[in-house]
Amino acid sequence: MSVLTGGKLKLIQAALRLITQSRSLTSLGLRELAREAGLNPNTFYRHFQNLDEFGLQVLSYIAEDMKSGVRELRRTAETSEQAAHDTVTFVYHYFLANPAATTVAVRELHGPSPLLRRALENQLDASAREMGEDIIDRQLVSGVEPRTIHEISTMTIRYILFRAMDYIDQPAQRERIQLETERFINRQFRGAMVEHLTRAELDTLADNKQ
Amino acid sequence: MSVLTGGKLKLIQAALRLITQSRSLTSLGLRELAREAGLNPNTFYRHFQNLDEFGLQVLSYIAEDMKSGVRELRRTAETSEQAAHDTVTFVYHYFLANPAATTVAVRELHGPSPLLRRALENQLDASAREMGEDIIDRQLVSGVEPRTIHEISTMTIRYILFRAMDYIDQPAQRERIQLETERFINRQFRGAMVEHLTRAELDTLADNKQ
DNA sequence: CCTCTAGGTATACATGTGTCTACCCGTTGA
DNA sequence: TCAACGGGTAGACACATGTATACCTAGAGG
Repeated sequence: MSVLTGGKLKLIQAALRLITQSRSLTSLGLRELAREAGLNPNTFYRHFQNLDEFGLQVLSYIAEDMKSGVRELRRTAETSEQAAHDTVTFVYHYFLANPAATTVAVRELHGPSPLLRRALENQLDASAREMGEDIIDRQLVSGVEPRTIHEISTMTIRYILFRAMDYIDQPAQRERIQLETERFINRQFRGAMVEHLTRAELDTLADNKQ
Repeated sequence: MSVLTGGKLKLIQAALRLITQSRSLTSLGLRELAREAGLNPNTFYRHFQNLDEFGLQVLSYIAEDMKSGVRELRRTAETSEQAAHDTVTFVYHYFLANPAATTVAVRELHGPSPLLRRALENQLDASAREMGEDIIDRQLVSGVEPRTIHEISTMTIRYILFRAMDYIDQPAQRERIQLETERFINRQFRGAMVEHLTRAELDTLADNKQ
C-alpha cells in the first residue's frame, strides 16, 4: 500500500475519463479501459483480479482525494451562516475541479453494485460525522442536540453531492444552485433550533415579520 | 396512444423486473430483455426502434403510474406537520409497492443518458409544483413566500426519492427513515418560517427551551 | 376468397466481451 | 552470471451483443 505504478494509475485515470464522458463505473469493460489507457487488455490482470476489485480501487483512489480535499476545510467562520457559505463555496469548487470523482460517487451511491454502495455510504457517513463534530466543537449552532446536528449533517452531505452534479453540468445555474444549497442548510439548522416551539408560537413568529 | 399489446407490455415488464434485481435501465440489452420476456430477440424491433426509445417508453409507463399514485394524495390534514406525516407515509408505501419504478427513477435521474435525465427531471418538477400548489392552497404554512414553498417542495421530492431506495431495501430501518424524512420536511418549513429573524433572536429562542 | 398487415420467429454476421496460456523484456539480488 | 520476477504483449477461446434479412402465421377488411 500503495504507490501506484504506471499502468495501474493509467487504468484508473482512464476509468475516470470515461466516466466523465457519461458512463457509469459499473458499466466499464476491461478492454474499453485498456484501450483508453493505451495498454494491452491483458495488462489489466497484472493489476486487478477482476472488475469488482477494480471498482473498489477506483473508489478508494477517489476517496483518498476527497478526504484530503474536505480536510482543508477547517476554516474560521464565526456564525453558522458564514460557515455554510464558506463550506458550500469550497465544496462546490472542489467538485467542479473533480468532476469524475463526483460523477462516480453520485452514480454508484444508488447503483447496482451493493459492494460499491456500502463502500460509498461509509465514506459519506464518515465525512458527515466529521462535519457534525466540527459544528459541535465550534459551537456554530445553539440549543440543538448533537444527535440532531449529526442527522442534519448526513442529509446535507448527500444533498450537496447530488446538487454537485447539477452544479457541474449546468454552468449557467451555478450561482443559483449555490444559493439554494446555502438556504437549504440554514433552513435545516434554523428549523432544528425552533423544533421545540409549538405550531401556534411559530405562526405568530412567522406572521410578525414585516 | 396507447393500449399496450402483449409483447410490448411483456418487454417493459421484463425491464422492470430486471431493474429491481439490481440493474440500471441504461445497461439493459435487448437480448436480455427478450429472454426475460420469453420472446425472440427480434420481436423487440416490432415495438421499438432502438434501446433509447425503449428507455423513454419505460419511463413514461412508470410516470403514468406514479402520477396516478400521487394524485390520490389529496388528503385532509389540518397542520403541515400532519400533512407531512400523511404524505410521507403514503409516498413510502407507494414506493414500497413499486420498487422497480423507484429504482429506475433514482438510477436514471443522475444516470448517463441526458435524454432520460431531462425526462425524469421534468416529471419530478411537475410533482413538486403540484405539491407546492397544494401546500399553498390549503395554507399549511404561514408567512412563507410561495417561491420558497416551491423551492422546498422541489428539494423534498428529491430527498424522498433517494430515501425511498433505502426504505425499500432496508426493511429494519423503515420506521427510522420515515421519521427522519418527516423531521427533514418539518425543519425545512420551520426554518423558512423563521428565516426573517436575526441570528441573535434565534439564539435566544433556542436557548430558552427547557 | 384473396390480400394486407401486425406480431412473432429463425438464421446469420460482424463486432465486443472476459479470460486463459504463452511469450517477452528490463531490473533486481544473489 | 544467472535466476526470479514485475509489468507488458500477442493470440486464441467461447460466448454475448445489436442488427439485417427473410420467413411464418393469425386475423381483419374488402
